[in-house]
Parts: sequence; structure tokens; C-alpha cells
Amino acid sequence: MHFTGMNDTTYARVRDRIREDILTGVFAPGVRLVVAELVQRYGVSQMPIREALQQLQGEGLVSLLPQKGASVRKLDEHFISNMYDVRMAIETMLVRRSIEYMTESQICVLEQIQNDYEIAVESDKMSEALHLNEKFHSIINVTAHNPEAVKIIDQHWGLIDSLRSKFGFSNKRVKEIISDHRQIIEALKQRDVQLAATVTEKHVKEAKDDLILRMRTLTE
Amino acid sequence: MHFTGMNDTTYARVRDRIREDILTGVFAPGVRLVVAELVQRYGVSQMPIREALQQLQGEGLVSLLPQKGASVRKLDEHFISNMYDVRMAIETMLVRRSIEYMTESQICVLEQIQNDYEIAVESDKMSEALHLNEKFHSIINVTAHNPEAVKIIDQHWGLIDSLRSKFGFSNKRVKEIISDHRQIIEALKQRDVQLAATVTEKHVKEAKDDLILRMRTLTE
DNA sequence: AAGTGGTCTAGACCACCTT
DNA sequence: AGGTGGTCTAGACCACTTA
Repeated sequence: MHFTGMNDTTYARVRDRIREDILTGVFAPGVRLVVAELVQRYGVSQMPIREALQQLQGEGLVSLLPQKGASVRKLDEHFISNMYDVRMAIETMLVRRSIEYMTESQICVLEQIQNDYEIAVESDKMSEALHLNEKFHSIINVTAHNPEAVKIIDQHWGLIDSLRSKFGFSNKRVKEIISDHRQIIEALKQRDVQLAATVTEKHVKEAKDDLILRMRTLTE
Repeated sequence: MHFTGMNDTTYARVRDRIREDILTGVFAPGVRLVVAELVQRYGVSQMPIREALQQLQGEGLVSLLPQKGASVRKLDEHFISNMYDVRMAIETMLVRRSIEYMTESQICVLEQIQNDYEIAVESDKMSEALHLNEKFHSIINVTAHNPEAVKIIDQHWGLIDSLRSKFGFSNKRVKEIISDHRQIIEALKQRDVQLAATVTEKHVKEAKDDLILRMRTLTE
């Protein structure tokens, strides 16, 4: 037996590093990703870089034109608005379905996460709050037993998430989030499919309007 | 100047041919796609094949495991049901939005397509009918001004469409389609967002149930 | 016409499975 | 240990742009 220490493939490692560099802003939206430069930066040959870029195109982070090369996907207001509408449609469907499978103990877990979220907000631990927010929705989404749908909304979300954490949340928005989550928990407890869907739709719509407003005000 | 006759890239051509071979059943769901064999079949070297497979993975036609190679995505009942639920969620959102932009003359075009569809069905031209059906929904989807959402539903649909055209439609199903489309046109004319959404939801749900039922009865 | 940079090839390399 | 088949490299090739 022979311990290699690292048995990921090169393209997977490169893909993960490029993704990280995009999401942390090393490569900003719209920036060209020149293969030769990436060869230098990551110390591998062209082909693994190209394959990584192909995969990142599949994830929606990169756009790739034949004979023209790769660039970090640009985010304009239309794109963001459209993706939020997709998220709204899918999450509304997922929360409906989740009620079918949601157990009492899962609802308790959601309540616990929501309590922790509110505590994190009180003590101004924003990155912890962000993480708990994601976890809250993730539990609902996973419980709907539709991994394909979850993959679709996770897919094109990395860039928008990184944008959102750059612009932050207003106090007003945090209060809305808390109120919405409490209503969603209530709807789940009552097994009220219609109410859960209505609140989720409103929740995503508010998130969209808030982000777009903050982008407009903070970039001019 | 030099006329090359064909200036697509090799990987794009290979990708299109593999896609076609998958959708026409040359490579059935679950079948392994061995790079060396594809090299023979298409007469190019390994790397363009690999890039084509990466892209097809992005389209959902192929699944790709590191160090394990590629295979045609398997279609089980869960996957199909889940993808129909995604389609239902997104098309319902799109038909709502489309009402905002839909002009009288576009509604006339829809009515014309629907008339042609019914004539095609009468005269048993099923492939023409299939095409008109796609065109009907495509017009509504495009009119919603959300190309990202349209791309998502088109994306993972190739395999399911090829399956559907293999199993065909029942007479009962064709009558349902006609009735649903007429109701959708009526809802658009009246600018009735709620009715359009309800009928579209029912329409996709029926399509899902019909396909799954036919798969069950015809494969045992 | 030269430069830039994306794309393709041949073959070597190496992980995993079977014996 | 040997075979199968996925992965990586170096360099050649070629499309497109700028002058």
C-alpha cells in the first residue's frame, strides 16, 4: 500500500481554488480569466485549467466563449432580479412539499436555529447569523426530498451570496427576516401549505428588493 | 482571406454529436461513455472529448465521477418527478410574469399556433403537433423576460423530452392539452394572473402524471 | 504581419481493479 | 503485478486582433 497524501484530481483542486478566488473577490465579476495567467498562478498546465473553467461555467460562475476565453460572470440588476424570481418559484414549491415530510422534531430544530439566529443578531455576530440563516432554509429545502431542485438554486447562488455579504443587511431587513422565519415556523406547525408558500414568496421578494435597493444606493 | 468552411471548435462539434447520440438513444441512460471509444467514434483526441463531456454534465445529460469516467445520466421515476416539479414551479412563475408583457398580437399568434396544433392532431401529424406544443410554451416563456429561468428549464429537459417522444401521448392526454391551452389563452386575454398560474400548474402536473403512468405500464 | 491567447494532439503518467 | 482507462503535460497549431 502506498499513501499518496492527496488523491483529488488536479482539475478539481484548481476548480475549487478558482471558485474561492472568484467568491472572495480576487477575480471580480467581468474580469477575464486568461489560461496562461492561471497556469502561472496555480502551477499546472493548460488542460486542467480549461476543465476547471468548463465546470465553473456549469456552476454559473464563469462565462466561456469559443475562441474568446473565460471571464467571471457579470452581475447586472436584471440577472439578479431574474435569479431571485427563480429562487422564489422553487423555494415556494419546496416549502409546500416539505410540509409533507416535516416531523415535529425537525420543526423543533428549526425553532432552535431561529433562536440562535436572533441571539447572534443581538450580539452583532453577523457571519454566524448569516450561517444560521442559510441553515434554516437548507433544512426546509432538504426536507422537501427534491435534491435536483435544491441543486438548481444552490448552483447559481454563489456569486449573489458573495455580493449580499459584501453589501450587508439593514436593521429593517433583519427584523423582516426574523418575522418571516417565525411565520414560516408557525405555518409548518399548523401544516398550512398555503400560508407557508405565501410567506416564503414574500420573504424571497423582500430579499430581492432589499439587495437591489442597497446595490443602487451604495454604488452611486 | 481564407475560407475554412467550418469554424466551430472541435469540442463544440463533438459535444453536439454526443448530445445527439444520447438523445436519439444510441447511448442509453446509464451507459458508460469511455473516452477511448469516443476517440475512435469521432476521430479526435482525448481532450476535446473530455471537454465535451464536462459541458454535457453541465447540461445534465451526463454524470461524471473523478477517476471513474462518464456515463449517460440515469432517469428514474424520482428524478423525472422532481424535474417536473421544478418545471411546474418555474413555468407558473413565468406565465404570471408574461402577462405583464404579452401584447394582443402575441395572444393572436398563440391562438394561431393552437389552431395549427389541433389541426395537426386531427390529421395525426404527431411530430408537427409536438413541435407546435413546444412553440406555444416557448412563446409564453420568452415573453416573461427571464432568460435565466428559461435556460434552467430547457437545460435539464433534453433527456425527458426524448423519453416522452418515445412513450408518446394518449388520446386522453391530447384532449387535456387542448383544453388546458385554450384555458391558458383565455386567462391571458383576461389578464387573469391567478387563473393562468392555476391552469399552468395543473397542465404540468398532468404531463408528469401521464408520463410516469405510461412509463410504468409500458415497461413491465 | 506579428502577437496574443485559445485549442488540439500524442504520449506519458498514474489511480484503481483484478488476479 | 498487470491491465484498463482516466488524467496531465509540453508543445504545436490556429483563430482573432492590432498595426
